[in-house]
Amino acid sequence: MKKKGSAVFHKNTFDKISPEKKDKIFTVAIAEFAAMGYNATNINMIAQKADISIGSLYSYFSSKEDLFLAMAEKGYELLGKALAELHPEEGTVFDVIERLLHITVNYAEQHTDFCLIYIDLSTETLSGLSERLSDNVETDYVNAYKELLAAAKEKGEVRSDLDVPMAAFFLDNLVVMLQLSVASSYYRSRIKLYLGEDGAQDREMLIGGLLALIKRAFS
Amino acid sequence: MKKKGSAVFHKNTFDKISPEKKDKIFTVAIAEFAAMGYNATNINMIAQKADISIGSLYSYFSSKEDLFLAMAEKGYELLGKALAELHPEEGTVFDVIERLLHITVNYAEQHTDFCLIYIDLSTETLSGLSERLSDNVETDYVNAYKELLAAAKEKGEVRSDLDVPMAAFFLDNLVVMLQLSVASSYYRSRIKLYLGEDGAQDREMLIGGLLALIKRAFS
Amino acid sequence: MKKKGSAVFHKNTFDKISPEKKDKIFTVAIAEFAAMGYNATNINMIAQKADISIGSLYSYFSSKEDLFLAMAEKGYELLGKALAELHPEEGTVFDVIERLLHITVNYAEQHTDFCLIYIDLSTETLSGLSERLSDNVETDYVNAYKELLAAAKEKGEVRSDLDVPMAAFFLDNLVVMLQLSVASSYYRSRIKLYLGEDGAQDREMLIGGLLALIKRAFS
Amino acid sequence: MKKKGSAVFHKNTFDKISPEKKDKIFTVAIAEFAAMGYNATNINMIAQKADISIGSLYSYFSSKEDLFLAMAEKGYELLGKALAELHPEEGTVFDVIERLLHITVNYAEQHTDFCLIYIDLSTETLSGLSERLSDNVETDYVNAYKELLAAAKEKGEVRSDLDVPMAAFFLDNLVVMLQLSVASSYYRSRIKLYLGEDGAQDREMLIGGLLALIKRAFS
DNA sequence: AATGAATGAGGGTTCATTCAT
DNA sequence: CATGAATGAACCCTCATTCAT
Repeated sequence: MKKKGSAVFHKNTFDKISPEKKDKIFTVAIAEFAAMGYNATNINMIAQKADISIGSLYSYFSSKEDLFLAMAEKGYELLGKALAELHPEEGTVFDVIERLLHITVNYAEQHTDFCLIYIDLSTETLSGLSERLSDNVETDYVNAYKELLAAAKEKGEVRSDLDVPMAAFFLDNLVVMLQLSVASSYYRSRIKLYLGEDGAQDREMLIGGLLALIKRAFS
Repeated sequence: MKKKGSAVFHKNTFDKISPEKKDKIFTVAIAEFAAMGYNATNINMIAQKADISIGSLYSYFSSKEDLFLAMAEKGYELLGKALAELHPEEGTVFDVIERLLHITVNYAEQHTDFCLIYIDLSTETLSGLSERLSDNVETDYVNAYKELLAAAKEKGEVRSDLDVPMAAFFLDNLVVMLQLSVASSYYRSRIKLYLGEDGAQDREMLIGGLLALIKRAFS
Repeated sequence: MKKKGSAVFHKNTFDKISPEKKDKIFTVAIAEFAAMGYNATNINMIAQKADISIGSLYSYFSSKEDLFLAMAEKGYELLGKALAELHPEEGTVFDVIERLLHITVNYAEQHTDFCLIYIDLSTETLSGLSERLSDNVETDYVNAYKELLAAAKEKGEVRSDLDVPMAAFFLDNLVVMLQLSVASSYYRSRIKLYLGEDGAQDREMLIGGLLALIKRAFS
Repeated sequence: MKKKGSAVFHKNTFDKISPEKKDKIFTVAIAEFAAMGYNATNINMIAQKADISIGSLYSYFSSKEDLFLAMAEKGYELLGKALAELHPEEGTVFDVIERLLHITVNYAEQHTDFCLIYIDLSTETLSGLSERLSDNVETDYVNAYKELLAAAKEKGEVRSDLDVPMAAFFLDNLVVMLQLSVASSYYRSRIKLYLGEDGAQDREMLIGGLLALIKRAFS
């Protein structure tokens, strides 16, 4: 069995510095990459805003690429922690899916910058970069979705002829779009066109509406 | 009825050159922007590959931004033409939705580069650029979705308590993700994780699967 | 005896076009050169604003340099016409000098753009250009000043030991500075520092003040 | 009393480099700007002639504008130092004015390039630039002239009805023209027309001649 | 380990001039 | 004679990365 995705993008030296310094670098770098995108971000500016020298930054990360990937990895880590609250065994599938939608919205609201970084990563230009990211993480989620739905099928919570891989893909799509619709200003303006200014803000309504459709789709 | 928004991003001079030259510029520029992303694309390289001088390129488009937006606009135009085959009045809603999914997949396959440009435009960095694009287009699609579903509701093709705006948003999300899953290498690798190498290739199966879920969600 | 300075900077074709067209070209070119300076002025922009093609402009003037010099020459021409009102034989030297100061101020106010072009020409960068301008004109003025003062000396209007060349140089300096102080925004801000906002505007006072000082200097 | 205005146009990094390097940059930049004018000067050429990289140059000055203004400021500084020898309290007004004329001529001979830069700055095109220069300097000179003449008036060294602001303006004009006549090749050719090749070279004669006229004008 | 000065290729854009139509 | 599209060298400025201190 594969080890849990844990590519390391920083040098050893980075582990030796104080947590405060680490945090500052992360905070600044994430904000810059999120706001400017990978290509337009200036590494020297990050060092400056983080109150360290460029030399130091390069002693922690061997390239702009690695710094960026370290940020993305950190985002996955936080997502993993957030998903620890999913409890896939508790309640019905739809209880679980409801929690999933809530976690997704919360993550997108609290860690908007990470979501913007993912969007950047989904860009064709950065496909080379995204390939360096541990795809194990994604595989894990795929399997988790599939297992969740397969179990639900066995328990009779969803209809017996549900195409599990297709349903998992379908569910994943909606989760991704939900995340984008909350985090990205581009997709946020899209959601407003459909649900209006207020509808886009009312997270409960949004989640409820999607959940109802998913329920019917799966039942 | 609103006029179709059609901001013009090229200078008058561009209208005067031969269609072959125009085509070449479009083809080259689209391919470059799609492959490299807006920021990493080199305008001089585009001129070179299109066998024109930089001076000429700048006599057709006043800036890199405008060239990029002209390409994006062209993509919308082609999408509009493709959607002319939708015939929203023919058959049931689900016939229409099926055609929509087909058109989406075909567009993503035939005009992959445009799709990649849209992904780039959805990036936070380029939010300034996407705002310059005629948003009327998007509004039109939103309304089309809503009208389609409202009509279906009246005809009793979908359940009577369907939340039309939410359902339209839901449908749009799936269409967008379908497009991305076909066009972007990032999302293509995602779809493979769910449906396997073969499943991701089998467009009919993919469309059929999604359609089945949508049908149940709306019925 | 030398012919009156009449270097020609335009091609023959320029003489064949309508006076309106000629005027428009002059007006536009002068305004552009005055506002932007020689180096920063865009020849293509002049053609555009004058509603002629660049090709035509180049058929009238063989280079940017020539166009610029033609404008400068035109300015000298107008100055010559303005100085026709000087009547160096009428009244005392000081009457003549007073008229000179008036003509200078009027010229600077009515033909500000020409003055700004002269300032540009006095720049070291453009010394190559200014050398191409007929220096006969300047020589004429120098001689006129000298003759004026020599005659005054003979008539006893100025003191008998007046150093005529030096006095002519002195007078010329003041005339030049008066012109600059009216025409150029840089020197206009200087004059305000000395005479205040109002004092700088009051041309009569300005001329009177200078005249009084000149009178004493020469008497 | 007002503090001497001293806008700083260089970055901190510039203060850290060796005096030799600083000097070389100054020398090269001043020479280039003086010879070519602001607009026609090539920043990369300055870097090359100063044996530094463009990157370095831009780490010292954030733009061409700032580099230019730093040079202009340096010139004002040197002028200030030169004027320290003026000793406005020693001797009569005319002694002081004589020293002023000497200092002016010396400055124009020794720091010709700075004078050429000022001429460029007086150009309409660069009015935006000259506004960024500390205008306190100019104000200081204006006040110095006025105070000098007011004191002389009280002491009875000049006639009792002398219009001090006007006389100060008059004096300033002559000083400026003297500077230009020595430094600029354009005005140098003018002076030759009045005083002949030799007369233009004989600084003592020139200063003596002007002083005599000023004396009479003020007495 | 930390610093930050130095590098210089590269990128977007301008514009005087030419020349085919 | 008039047009204006085409050219491409040149210019200002950026920034990832290195390396001497």
